[in-house]
Amino acid sequence: MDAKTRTRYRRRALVMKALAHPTRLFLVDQLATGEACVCELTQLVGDDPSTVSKHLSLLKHAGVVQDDKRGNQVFYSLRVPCVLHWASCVEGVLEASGREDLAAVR
Amino acid sequence: MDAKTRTRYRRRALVMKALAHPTRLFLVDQLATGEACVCELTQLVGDDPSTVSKHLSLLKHAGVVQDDKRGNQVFYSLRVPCVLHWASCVEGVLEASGREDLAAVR
DNA sequence: TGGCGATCTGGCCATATTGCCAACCAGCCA
DNA sequence: TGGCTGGTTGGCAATATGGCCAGATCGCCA
Repeated sequence: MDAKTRTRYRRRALVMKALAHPTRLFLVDQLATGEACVCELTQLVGDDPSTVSKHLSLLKHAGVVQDDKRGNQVFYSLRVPCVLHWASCVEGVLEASGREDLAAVR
Repeated sequence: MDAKTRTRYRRRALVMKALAHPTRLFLVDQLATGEACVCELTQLVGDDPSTVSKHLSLLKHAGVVQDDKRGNQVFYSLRVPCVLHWASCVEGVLEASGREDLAAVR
């Protein structure tokens, strides 16, 4: 694999990695219904505000969501809705796999 | 987020994580054209055979690929081709983002 | 200006991931 | 059986990630 190819896949992997976390997948699903401020998302997730903020920041840098500061708070929204389509495929993978196998993935 | 929801997203994240690595994305793309033995894939990737083997094993446990031992060698193939569709969406994310931003993603 | 709520950042520690080496296992064939 | 090729597994050190706390910012309002 030459350097150029490697770079291309590394970039793609960054986007995938941004979504490869339970909390971040959840955040993306929440944003599917429309924008939300960090405070709402923090409530829904149930983690420390700083933790949620970092997850959102990571998603933003990956290009998946965008933020909009409005007065006191910051509203996040999906920038690339096509990531929502992945869910059905992922479910398909899970469906095709035995649950036991999955439990053993780590 | 209740326990059941958390579990669902954790499972999805496992699948995403399996694909959130440059080498593994590359492997999946290679398998898009048909099955291949570990020796071929190792050649293409250019890493240590054990490293490639571990990546393939991870993909297998995630349910994305399947293996088929045939005589002396092992052939891997895609089990869930829908993951190939993600590439265009990922490219869309990259397209929408400034390259500079991405370089900073970590 | 002072105080307060909403976010973000830096630091820190526990845990997870990577990739290489070495050792091991499974077919195949002389 | 002995040796070879193809794969996998265990171990290890380096690096990356996740999540909480504490502290710093920013807007808003009295």
